[in-house]
Amino acid sequence: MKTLKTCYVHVVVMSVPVDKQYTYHWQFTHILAQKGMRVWVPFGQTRRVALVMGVSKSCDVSYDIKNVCDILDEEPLYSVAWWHFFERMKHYYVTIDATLWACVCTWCSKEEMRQYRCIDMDALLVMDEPLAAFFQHRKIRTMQAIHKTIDAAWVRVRKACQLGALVAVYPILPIQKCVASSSLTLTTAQQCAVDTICNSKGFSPFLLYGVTGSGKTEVYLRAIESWVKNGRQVVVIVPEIGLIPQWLNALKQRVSCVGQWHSGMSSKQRLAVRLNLAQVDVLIGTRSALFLPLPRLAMLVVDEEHDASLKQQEGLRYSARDMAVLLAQTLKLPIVLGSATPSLESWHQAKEGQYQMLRLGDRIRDHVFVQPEIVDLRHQREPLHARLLQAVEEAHGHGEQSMLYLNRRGYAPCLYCCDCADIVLCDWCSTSLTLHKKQNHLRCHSCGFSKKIPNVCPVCQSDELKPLGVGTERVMQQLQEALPTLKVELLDRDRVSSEALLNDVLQRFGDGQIDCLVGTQMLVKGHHFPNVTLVGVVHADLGLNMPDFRATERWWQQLTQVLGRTGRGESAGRVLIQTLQPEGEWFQTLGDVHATEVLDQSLSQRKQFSYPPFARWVRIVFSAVFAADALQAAHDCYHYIEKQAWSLDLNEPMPCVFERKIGRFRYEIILRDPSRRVLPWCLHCLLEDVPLSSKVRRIIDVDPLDMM
DNA sequence: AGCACGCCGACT
DNA sequence: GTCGGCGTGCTC
Repeated sequence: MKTLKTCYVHVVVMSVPVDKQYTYHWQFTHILAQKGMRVWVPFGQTRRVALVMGVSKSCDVSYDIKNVCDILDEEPLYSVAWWHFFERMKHYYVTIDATLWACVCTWCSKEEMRQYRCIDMDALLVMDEPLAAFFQHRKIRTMQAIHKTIDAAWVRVRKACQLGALVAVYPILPIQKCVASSSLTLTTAQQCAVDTICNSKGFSPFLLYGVTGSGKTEVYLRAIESWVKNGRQVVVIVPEIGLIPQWLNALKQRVSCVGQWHSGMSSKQRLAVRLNLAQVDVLIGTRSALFLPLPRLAMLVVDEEHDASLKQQEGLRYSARDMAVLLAQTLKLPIVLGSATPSLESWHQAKEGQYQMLRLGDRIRDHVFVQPEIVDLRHQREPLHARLLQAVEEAHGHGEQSMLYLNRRGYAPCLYCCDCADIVLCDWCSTSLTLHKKQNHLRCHSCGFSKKIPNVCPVCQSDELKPLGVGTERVMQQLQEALPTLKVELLDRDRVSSEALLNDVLQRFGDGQIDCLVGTQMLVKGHHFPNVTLVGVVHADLGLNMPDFRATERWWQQLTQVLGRTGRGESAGRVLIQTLQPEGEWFQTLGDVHATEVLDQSLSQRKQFSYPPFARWVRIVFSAVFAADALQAAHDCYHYIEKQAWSLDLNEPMPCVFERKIGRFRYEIILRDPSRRVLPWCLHCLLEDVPLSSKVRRIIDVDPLDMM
């Protein structure tokens, strides 16, 4: 074997929030160091997984350079093109290597730890180095006894494998027998869409736009099937875990090896997927699935592309949809973005001809659009109007099911003092505490803080405390009192905390064991229940009149998706919308029959006010325990930008909408770039030039979706 | 993120 | 005089 000279590698260390590369000595003379390989390195007192970001022949520094302990990958994890994609992503979100990799490589750190089984303890002990000392370590003994596996952090795995002391344990991904293709006949529009996607060459973004029930899924599946038949792979990104089971069911009938990827999986399951990436035909998952390097990737799909959950809201705030497009562009692949209510960003791209619009026209099957009935909620004491209750009862009488939608958990969103008009606030955030009667406490939906329900007002000691507003729990209560024979179930994050519970409720609803489902957005996510003939919107005004230009659009999208839940079976169904503004003109635009005009109109408004996508926005949030520190940092930043003569619009620092969150005061600056050209570059300068006090945390949100 | 070092209150 | 609280700072 050719012997190479030793060299130096520059790495970022996983799970270390430090904006820094570290240099180690590469002493392996028979393996070429390449960027993109993962290694074990000694880091402080521990060993960590690190990723090689660069290689150099020489290195002159004053400090001692440690050796790389071990190599995890024979080959770089990512190809050159992928590497290029990450460079572009890094630039777009103005992030540093460590942050990017901490986010991207959640899938390749901890899971690797237990993939070796020790078959010869003595051979391990005769290995040189102070390895024997490691084995005196109680940690290893316990590991060996309990898991019959070895923690790779402590062993020089490569050498041990060569000596035959360790053997790698590879989980295997189940491969199903492939059932024959669907015999469903496609509509002309569907067939046309499938053909266009399958015949595309190079980077081809598509916006698959069709009303609920127009058969988008079948288009995806046919296109996927066609690539898989040719030995290629497809990745499907969905906004939420809850959408994965239905995709799995559909895919399992068409292709033989489906992998899934989401935060609900165990590390063992994840490892199985990771080590079998080459065998997978289709990978279906949430945001982070995008970063799994499928070697024969042919197409990307982003389902429900308008959904805000596609944007990560903590850590590195990336949009999986936008990054999927960037990846497709870098790898020169087709990408299909699908929705019944597309985002205005994608709609704009399609109008501009950047994306090719694939339009599915009419509803198939007996699926019809239901004109909603507006219910006047004014002068009404109870959350549900008699008309809605009666409709639920009638549906039940016909042996049909109903759904009530209210995007608010708990019994009531706040507890109000009738004497001093005080609202009980969270101790750590500037939000009101939500009343949860069942758990008998008040809870903050922002930080999770909870306390007992007070008997008297904390401010004026009055005992006139009243719940204000309506949550799902209160709707449940009224339903059960008014219709005691009705089998009602709640579907929100409080009631359904795990995937298993969610599946259980959905299963029982599908089997007809539940008559009426009351729930939040969880109700909306694409489930198909043919027996649902009534959909009630409990409080349609929620989400309107918010200080956010996207609020109205999001409101329209959500209600339109809710409306799409009915009329999926034999009978036409009914939709009742309760509102305090029954004359509101917005109600005329609901439903996907009006989608095109609503989208066009909203887009022209955004253009008029120079909102995204006509300008690029970046929101910078400064937070600190003391308000003055955060404000100071925000001002420093503001003055710096002001001096630069960049063509940016900006306002003085302002308190965030949620001024205080988890005990930290927050101030924000919003940068608007009408030219859509200078922003990433400006931010890079800003990060270079403006130091940040250690007391202050700074969040940079590129393309913010909301100001919460 | 861990894990050390470091500087001030209640204990044998 | 010491054990231990968690505030600050470093890891090649």
